[in-house]
Amino acid sequence: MLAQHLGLSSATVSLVLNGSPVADSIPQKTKDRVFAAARAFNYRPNFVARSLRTQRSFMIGVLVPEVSEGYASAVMGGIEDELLQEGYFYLVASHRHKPDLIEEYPLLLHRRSVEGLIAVDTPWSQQIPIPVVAVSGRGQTKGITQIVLDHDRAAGLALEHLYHLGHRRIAFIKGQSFSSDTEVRWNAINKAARNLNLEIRSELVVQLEGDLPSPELGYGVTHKLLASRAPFTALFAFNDISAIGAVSALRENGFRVPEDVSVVGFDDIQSAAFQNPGLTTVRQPLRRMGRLAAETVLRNITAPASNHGSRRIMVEPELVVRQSTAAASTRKPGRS
Amino acid sequence: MLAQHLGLSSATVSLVLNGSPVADSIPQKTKDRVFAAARAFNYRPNFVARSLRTQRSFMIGVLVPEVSEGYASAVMGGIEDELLQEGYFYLVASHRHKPDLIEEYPLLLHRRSVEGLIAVDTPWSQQIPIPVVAVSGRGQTKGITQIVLDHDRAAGLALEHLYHLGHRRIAFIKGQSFSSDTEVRWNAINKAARNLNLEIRSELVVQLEGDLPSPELGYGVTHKLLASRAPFTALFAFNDISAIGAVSALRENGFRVPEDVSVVGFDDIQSAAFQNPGLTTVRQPLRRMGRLAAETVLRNITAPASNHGSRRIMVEPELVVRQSTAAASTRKPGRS
DNA sequence: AGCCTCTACTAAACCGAATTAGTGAATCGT
DNA sequence: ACGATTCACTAATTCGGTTTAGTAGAGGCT
Repeated sequence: MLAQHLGLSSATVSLVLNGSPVADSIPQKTKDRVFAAARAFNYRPNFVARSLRTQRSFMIGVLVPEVSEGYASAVMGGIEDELLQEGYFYLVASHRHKPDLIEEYPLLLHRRSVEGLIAVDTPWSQQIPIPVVAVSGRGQTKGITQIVLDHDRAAGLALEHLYHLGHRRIAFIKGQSFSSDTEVRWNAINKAARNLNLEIRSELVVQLEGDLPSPELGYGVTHKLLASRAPFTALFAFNDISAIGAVSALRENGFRVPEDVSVVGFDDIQSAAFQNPGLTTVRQPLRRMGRLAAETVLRNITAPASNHGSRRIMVEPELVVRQSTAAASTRKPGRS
Repeated sequence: MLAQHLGLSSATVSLVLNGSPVADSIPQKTKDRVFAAARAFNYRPNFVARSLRTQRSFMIGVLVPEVSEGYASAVMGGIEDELLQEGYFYLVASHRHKPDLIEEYPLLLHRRSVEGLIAVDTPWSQQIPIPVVAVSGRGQTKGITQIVLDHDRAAGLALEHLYHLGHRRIAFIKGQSFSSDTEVRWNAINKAARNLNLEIRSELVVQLEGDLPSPELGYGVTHKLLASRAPFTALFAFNDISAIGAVSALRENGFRVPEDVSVVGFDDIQSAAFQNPGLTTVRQPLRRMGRLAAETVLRNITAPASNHGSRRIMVEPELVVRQSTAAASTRKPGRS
């Protein structure tokens, strides 16, 4: 270390620079000399050495299905806001849904001495001796905190919106069976429908199939829906992507959106706002969820006390009304 | 360390586990014992301690304007592909265009002992004693390698496509003056136009203003363009976002896309494919650019030899033809 | 027998700080 | 005037490995 080439021992320098209470007895004059020298030499303590000694890395690990995907990157934005502000950095790893990587990366990150882990939309089974927070992860493992959307509220918002516009015959696109949100959301929809005394007709329910993130999926099932000729005035899709496909299919069959059929999506991806007409959708506060997750890991790191089993923190969705919904029409798809 | 509680010295264990040539003289029998014990105790050498001694962190830093934005996250996807495969992790920091953060983060990352830095779409001025690669960064600082799009090719692809469809009166939306790509792209367009013997009429050129990433900007300038009543059959926008806004403006003025006016965007963001009609656009191979950047830093880390000043690596764009372009019509906006 | 060469390891230095336990000198108290 | 404090620092240990320089013992050669 270079600083003591100008005076004292490295111990003293370390003590002063870290404002240790042991340095209380050191006269201000000396302290100033140290600070001045540190400034002059642009001294930066080696982070690795410090980490080794203090057992703190000020890093946390983030596990996502894929960085370049909108959901994960939005959450990461929130995570970053909080972490950098608190002096932490983070390591990212994308597992692309491969089970072996989902197994492997948490271990690798742990070996890199991250102090906590945030798993975004990732199934979790491991047991790791550091705080773990899951954002919208399926299942619930003991000891990990989950940040989840209030699906009941989400379904309520969408259905009430449609209901108040006069819609009574509403069609639904369910999510793929492998998606973690499918079931909980569908239950929430049923509950909301009961509250509104709305009947869900099985002939108006279709389900997505296949994994590609393209509107094709929604397009296909909407065509199927229309082919059954069951009448409806509104459609609530599982996500924005499928809603976009649904709009195309409706148009192709001569139905205008929203004049003939109202369409509501889910997620509020960027494309939703850029559609024509703009897509009414239920927005998940992804950024806030990320921030919450980061706050939670940091809290668990500095105060490992409140580790009472698994907790779950709910966040509220928001209805974004654009132009794809309007008052129910009298002209309906189906036996027209 | 626990492994030698079952036999030897920590030195031996380290030698064996790292396959050091010094361990050549150690009989296979002993080695096997070591491996077995390591497996049994699930021994993982402390990464921090190792880093301290070897002066290798196997981390690189990534600087982006904003993680949650499509451009940066696509590039990060490519970066990650390469890095994780090579056993590296990376730290991310978003500067949100704030000059002080752009100044600060590289230093912070360097203190975290990253072995290299990748700056995505970020102006660079610093001098740092580790390899730096810029992806599409403005300006060229000595010593750093840049990954850039072949803008000449990009402009050529778009204009040739339009030209072959019979378009001769082509309007242009230039980028904001603060954007790094604006000038180089505009120069490329001029060059490509000359090659095709195409005239660029100044009354058909408008420029984006403002920073929000919304189609509004393109919508506004297109209205202005239409107000001038100068006729054109095609429009080449600075990016997909503005192209989407342009389509709305054209429609509002009674022009169909692509029947009356063809529109070409730039970037190929996800929304481009989801538009109606699908947007023809020039795709930047963002993922590949990220991967290239990562490969380049890693090469510079392991072989700091070829550090001959600044280099630039060009990547080729790709024209993605969708439904927003068609043969030139006879009905044109303008003095109709 | 004496010397050399391998073989199979290990002691100890090292990476760059943080931290603990002291220590010599000055000051205080009585 | 002398022990007890306080002051102002520092020597030495520690974190957990990697790496260099050696070394004890076995075997080979002459």
